[in-house]
Amino acid sequence: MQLFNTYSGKLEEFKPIEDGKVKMYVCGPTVYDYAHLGHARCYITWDVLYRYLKFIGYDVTYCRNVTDVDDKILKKAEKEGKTPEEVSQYWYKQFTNSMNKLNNLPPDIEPFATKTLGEMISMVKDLIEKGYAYEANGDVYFRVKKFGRYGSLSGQPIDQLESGARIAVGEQKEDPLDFALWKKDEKFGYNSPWGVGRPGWHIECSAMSRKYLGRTIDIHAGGADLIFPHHENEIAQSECANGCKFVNYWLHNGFVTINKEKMSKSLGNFLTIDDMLKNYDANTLRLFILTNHYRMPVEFSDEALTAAQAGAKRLTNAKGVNNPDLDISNTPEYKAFCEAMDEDLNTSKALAVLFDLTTRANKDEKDAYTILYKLGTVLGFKFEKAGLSEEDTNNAIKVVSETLGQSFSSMEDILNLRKQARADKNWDIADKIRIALDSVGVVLKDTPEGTKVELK
RNA sequence: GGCGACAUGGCCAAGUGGUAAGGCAGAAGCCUGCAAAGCUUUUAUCCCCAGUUCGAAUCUGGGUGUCGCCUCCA
Repeated sequence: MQLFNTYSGKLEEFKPIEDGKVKMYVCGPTVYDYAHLGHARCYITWDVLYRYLKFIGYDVTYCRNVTDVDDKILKKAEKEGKTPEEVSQYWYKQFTNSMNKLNNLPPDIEPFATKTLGEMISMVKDLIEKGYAYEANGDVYFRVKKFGRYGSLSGQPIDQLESGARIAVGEQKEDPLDFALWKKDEKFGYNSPWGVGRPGWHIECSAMSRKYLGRTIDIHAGGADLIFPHHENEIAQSECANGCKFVNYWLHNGFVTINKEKMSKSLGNFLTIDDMLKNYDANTLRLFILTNHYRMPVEFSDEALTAAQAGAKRLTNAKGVNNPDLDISNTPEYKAFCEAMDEDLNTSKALAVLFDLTTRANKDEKDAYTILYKLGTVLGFKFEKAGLSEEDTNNAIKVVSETLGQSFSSMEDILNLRKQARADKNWDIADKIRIALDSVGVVLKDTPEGTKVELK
């Protein structure tokens, strides 16, 4: 399998450290606000990588952290009169709900920064002892210039980085490039050898990655905006503290843009996942994301989402039944799918295989549906059709009762009446029922196997 | 200023040397009481210019345009 490694700027053949096992770390969210489409893209992308690696037989350990110490959380807590923990717990739950709704698998390990403080402190201590870090008035900073490879991931010459660096008021850095490992904070801080304070953002990931996955890991992934400074700093910290290579493959996903601009919290131009899911289902969002290669930007538009919706519906409504016992690994479709995915996750190509299978499943070709189902699941599509909720059913019964001036106790009654009407060629009644149901978003489909009821 | 990416039909998008996957939308037909779904057929020469080559969307050089990172950000 080929993966594009940001560190080398090249496609590389993926070889795990330990045969058959993959350790992957993805930078998780800072939990203080709604997750938006950009997060959806990131976590769908790495969910697909996770699913695919497992699908082709790897034993994968997927670790995704939760950042629950952060300025923004503290600000929100102060503003709302809550504890930081209440704020982060609330938003963590929202985040988890959003991920579940998107049909992203939960990571194997989901550590919280506040629960990994011990590891962070010992790492910072280590860096001080080795001379890579220094304490200054309760803060601890990393000596960037002591790490010769600094800038390698982002490809920036160090003098260029220097010109942009600033020392904020109150900071006592030796060099503008130095970044904080620990910040004095007497109000919300934690005890440490340097007084009460909080960890810097970057040390969190270094510490959690080491604690849960080890000193050197296979894959570290995240949004492209994390390359600098976050991942650059992680490399510096981890390699200096651990004395060995930190990550073998650095993977970064592109952004979701809106009006050709990056969607982000700071620009305020974001659409939350929850809002999106009011208009489009998870399959639609996934298809929208996965038709693009993960490193390319994706421009949001309602037109594109509508197109994805039609495509997702076609894909997941294909005709057939999954045969769980069928081994598909010798089929040409399996091969084509894997070939596509092996090319740095060419999901667009992989989708072409799925659409071809869709057409063939609809033509009743043997096993086509099962292959589609199994491969589609690797991309996280859900094929199970959601039935009508109780609310939908009640609405439907109500509207039909009103239209026909006759009360029904169940959907079955309605369908039976319509069946009789159709048998009698009483098209007036049959159509009235169809139109009434349509008004509450329920679609009737007359098929040779009988009439099906679905949500629009 | 430094670093990096992108430009393919009406829309989205794959495609790193041999005559343009796929999806959506459109058109025609089949099926159908109606409808929906489905099936079949159908629509491009790849931003501009110059070059390398028997041959380029694909390589090189030069333009033009767009975006990202360099500050919290997936």
